[in-house]
Amino acid sequence: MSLQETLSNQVKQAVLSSFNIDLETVEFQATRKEFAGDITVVIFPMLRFIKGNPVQIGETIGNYLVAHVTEVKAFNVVKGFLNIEISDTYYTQFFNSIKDESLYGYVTPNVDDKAIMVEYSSPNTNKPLHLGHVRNNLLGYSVAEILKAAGKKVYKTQIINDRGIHICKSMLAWKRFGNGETPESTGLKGDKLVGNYYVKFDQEYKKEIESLKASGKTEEEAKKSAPLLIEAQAMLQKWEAGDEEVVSLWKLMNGWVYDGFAETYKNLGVDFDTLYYESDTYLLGKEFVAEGLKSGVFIKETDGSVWCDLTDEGLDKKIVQRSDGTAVYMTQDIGTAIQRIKDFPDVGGMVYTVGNEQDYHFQVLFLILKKLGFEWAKNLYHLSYGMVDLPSGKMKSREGTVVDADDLIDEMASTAGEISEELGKLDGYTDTEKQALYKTIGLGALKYFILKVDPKKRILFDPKDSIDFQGNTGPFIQYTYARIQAILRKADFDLSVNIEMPLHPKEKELIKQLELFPEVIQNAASAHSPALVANYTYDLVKEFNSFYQNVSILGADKENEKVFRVQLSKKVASTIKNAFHVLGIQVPERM
RNA sequence: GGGCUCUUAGCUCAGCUGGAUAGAGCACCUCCCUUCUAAGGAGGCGGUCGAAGGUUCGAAUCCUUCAGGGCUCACCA
Repeated sequence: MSLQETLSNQVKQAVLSSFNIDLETVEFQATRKEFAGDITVVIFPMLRFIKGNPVQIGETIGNYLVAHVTEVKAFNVVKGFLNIEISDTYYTQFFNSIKDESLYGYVTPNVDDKAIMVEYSSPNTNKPLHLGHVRNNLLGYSVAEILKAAGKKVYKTQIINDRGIHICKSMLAWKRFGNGETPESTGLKGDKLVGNYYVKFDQEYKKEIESLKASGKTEEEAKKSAPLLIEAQAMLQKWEAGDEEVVSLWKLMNGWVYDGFAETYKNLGVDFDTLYYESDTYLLGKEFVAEGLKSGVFIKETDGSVWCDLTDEGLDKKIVQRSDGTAVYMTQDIGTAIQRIKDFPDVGGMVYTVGNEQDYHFQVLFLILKKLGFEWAKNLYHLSYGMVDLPSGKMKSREGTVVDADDLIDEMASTAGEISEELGKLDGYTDTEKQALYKTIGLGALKYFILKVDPKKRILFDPKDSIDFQGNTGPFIQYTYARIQAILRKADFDLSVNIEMPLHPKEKELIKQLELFPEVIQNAASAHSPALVANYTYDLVKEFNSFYQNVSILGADKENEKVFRVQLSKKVASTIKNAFHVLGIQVPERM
């Protein structure tokens, strides 16, 4: 039983014996630093049931607790707040119980529990990954890791948008304006090469529009009748018809893109357990549309199109199949969801990491799946996140105003390198060691910068000032970890002993902060928010730094103090490591 | 126009189910490197929590209205 549960029961007992009233709940909060005490019982809510002066009630309960609970050392009452002081013994014992637990904060998975499938990334295959994808990948990966740490079995997946007019545009431009370039012949990453042809297509397309307009057509007519577009559309039709030449070019160019993506994912440190391709799944939903028609979930219009009427739920009517019988986006997502559960029967819920411009789409999708009667449909979650904006405005890939993911990672690493050189750190390290470290630090800065903010908020990203390395940042936390490693390198004594002693206030604060970590992981899992973990870690590090600066660790006067403080430092380092692990951020041994 | 969402210090952000005098970092100003890493620490300056009502012992937090920003309302994906 946790201390809070014990206290809760005892407070209820106190109220029962003194006032003869059976309380249902007791409200606790951490005591604010300006007051003496560790845990505070809020008396105000009790006034509803107990008549009397909150201060007197607090005194009564406080006296009872001191008499009946060994951990309670003393108390004071301020207005309606009963501040309880917990004995040092409780904290030292608690610390001794967790100090050797290397996976402290993580829950071991229960094999009987249903798994969760987390989808993220899901790029188009006509252009390289950019800053927006970076946020998507980091969020999805981190939420998957947080769910794992919270004891869930997790499958990471993505749906690769490998078909459609966009990839045909790149293919056409490559055929028309290229000379058979390949990643090998140009030395370019495959996704970059294909992306360049996508841009090329757009440039040539614009030229055609201009000349059509010059010959008297309106903008709209010109856009529709430009030969390049017509040809791209024809190519898509050929693809759908299974035309051999088109399909093999499609395979070739998509292959290049996948190789390029694989490199970016590796650099970014994300991975997937299973992949879905839209070209395999885009027709999947149609049989369920037929089923939904039978069960009355969907309605067929006279022109043959199929709709779902959601006006009762306060939404609109939504099309799920075109009048020509082809699938729309929604159809495909219905099919993919069902297919995933078929492929992985142990999955009981899914998380979709997709930008907030699709909030409505997912609201509708989840509702339709519920209406179709799937048990798991109630466990679907749209991990919606805000756009990443640049100071210049929205990113547009066709206009070249994107921040490329690979470039960004490189820049972060080189910035980290410049700062490290300036500070004169890492003398005596080899160049390869240094490069690896710079990448760890640069990526740490980037990842932390993105993950520390609430997913649903938009981020303004200014590449010019890059990212800070001071304050609430990844490198600051990494630095603290590295400093603790330096302590551990010098402390060659036995750290496995359990020590009981009166605590310095800084030591106590640090243990209290450590105590919160398991709860933070659980909260982050249920809120699907890496930001909670990130901000907690920062608080922990600040607490440690204050401790570090105010008490002597290796030079402590007494032997047991020295050992205990090193143990504490070690535990802080390992907690930082665990916290950063779920954020996908590495910690360096030295920096 | 309908729906969803955001607005907290000059800037970037925390603030858990409503609780005590709303917290950090950056920037600006003072101090602290002979010690285990100063990418650090201690302090100062800076707020009508977008506005107005309401709910209650108590509101940044819940409700309503309004203002401003974003997204969305396709037989596109």
